Amino acid sequence: MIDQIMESLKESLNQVLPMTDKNWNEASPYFQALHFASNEMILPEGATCEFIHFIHKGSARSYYLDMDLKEVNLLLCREGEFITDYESFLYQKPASLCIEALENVTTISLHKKDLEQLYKKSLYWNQFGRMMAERIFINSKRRTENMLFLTPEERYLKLIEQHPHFFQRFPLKHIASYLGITPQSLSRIRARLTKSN
Amino acid sequence: MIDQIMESLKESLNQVLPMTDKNWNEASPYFQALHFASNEMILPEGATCEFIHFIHKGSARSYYLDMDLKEVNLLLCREGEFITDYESFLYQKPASLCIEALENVTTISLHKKDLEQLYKKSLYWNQFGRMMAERIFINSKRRTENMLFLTPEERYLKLIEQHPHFFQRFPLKHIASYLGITPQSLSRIRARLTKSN
DNA sequence: CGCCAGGTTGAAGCGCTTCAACGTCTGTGG
DNA sequence: CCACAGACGTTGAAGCGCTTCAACCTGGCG
Repeated sequence: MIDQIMESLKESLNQVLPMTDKNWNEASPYFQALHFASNEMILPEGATCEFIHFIHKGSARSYYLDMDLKEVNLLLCREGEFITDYESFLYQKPASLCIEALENVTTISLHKKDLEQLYKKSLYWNQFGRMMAERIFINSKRRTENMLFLTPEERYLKLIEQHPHFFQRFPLKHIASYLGITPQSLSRIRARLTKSN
Repeated sequence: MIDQIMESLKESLNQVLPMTDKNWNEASPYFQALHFASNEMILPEGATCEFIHFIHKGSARSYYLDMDLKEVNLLLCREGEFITDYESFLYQKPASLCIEALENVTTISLHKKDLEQLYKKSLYWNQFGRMMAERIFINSKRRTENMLFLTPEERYLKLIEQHPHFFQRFPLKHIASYLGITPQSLSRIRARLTKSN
C-alpha cells in the first residue's frame, strides 16, 4: 500500500523535474504518509506550517480567517496536487492560512527540516525547490489576475470551464468563497445565467 | 561608474543570499547595464521577457492591458527593487505584462540564457534563483491578499502607511490603477478621508 | 494665449453585500 | 417511524460603494 503511494508520488515529481534513482533514494526516506479525517484540520489556526503535503487521496482547502472570523478560501485541492502555507513553511512563522480536510485525506508529506537537508546536499532537490516555488508563484499570479480583471460572474464562468470537477465535489459555499463572493451572490449569478442561457 | 553600479548590485544580492567572491565572479560577467528614457518601454506589449532587471536608478511600472486596452498596474518599482515578467521570463513565452520606465532608468540586467548557465554550474545560483522565486511569490501573495480582504479604501490607507514614497513619486492615476480602482474613485476616497480626519 | 494631461466633482446606474425569511434535504433521537 | 434540528441553498428588499460618462479646474508648456 505505502509502496503504491510512494510510486505514484515519484511519478508526480518526475513530471515536475525528471529525477534519477539516486535523487529519489536521497529523498524517499524523508517522505511520510499522513491521514486526516474529513473536516479535520491539517493546519490549525495560528500553527506554523511544517510540511508540504502532496495529496494522494481526498481533497482539502486552505482558507484565511479575516478580522470578523469569516473564512475566505484560497485553494481547493484534490489528489495529485499539493497544499501548504508556503510562506509559513518557508520562514517557519505562524501561518496566515488554515488547511482543512474536506474528505478523508491521505497525504505524502515532506517536513521542512528534511527539505533543508535535501537542499544542502543535492543540486537536484534545489532545482526541484526552485520549480516548486515557481509553480506556487504562477498559481498565486493567476489568482491575482482573476481578482484584478474579472467580475465575479466572469470568474464563475471561467471556473466552470477550467475546473468543472469543483462543482461535483465541493459545496457551493466553498466555491463562492473561493471566487471571493458571498454564497448569495453566487446563487444569484447562477440563477441569472440559467435564465438567459 | 559601472564599477560603482556593480558594487551596489553585489551588496543587494548579498542581502538576498550571502555569496563568496567565487560566486560573484561566476556571475558578474553576465550582468549588463541598460538605460531607458522616461516613458520608454522596457518590455513592450507582446514581447517575451528576456531579462530580470535590477533597478539601479529611476522607477518603473509593470502593467496589464485588459480587453478594452485599459491599463492595470501590477507593480510600481524604484531603485533597489527588481522588475520582470517572471512567468514570461521563466517559460520564454510572450508576456502578459508590459514594463515602462517612469523616469530615466538605469538597470543591471541578467539575461535568461545567462541565468540558465549559472543554474547549471552553481549550487549558489540555484539557491539564489529559488529565493528569487520565493520572493516574487510572496509579493504576489500579498497582492492577492490585499485584493481579497481589503476594500479600496483600506488598500489606500495601507499603501500610505507602507509605501508613502509612492505618493511623492508616482501620479495618482498610476496609484489608483495599482489599487485596482479608477482615478475618480481614488479622488473620492481621498476627499472622504480628509473631510473626516 | 491656448492646449493638454492630471485631478476633482456631479449624477446616474449597477452589482455586490447584508439581513432576513424560507424551502429542502439529511441525520438523529424520542 | 415521525419530528425536529441543522446545514445548505435560494430568494427578497434595502443600501452602499464602486463605475461610467461628463463637465470643469488647474498647472505646465508650446
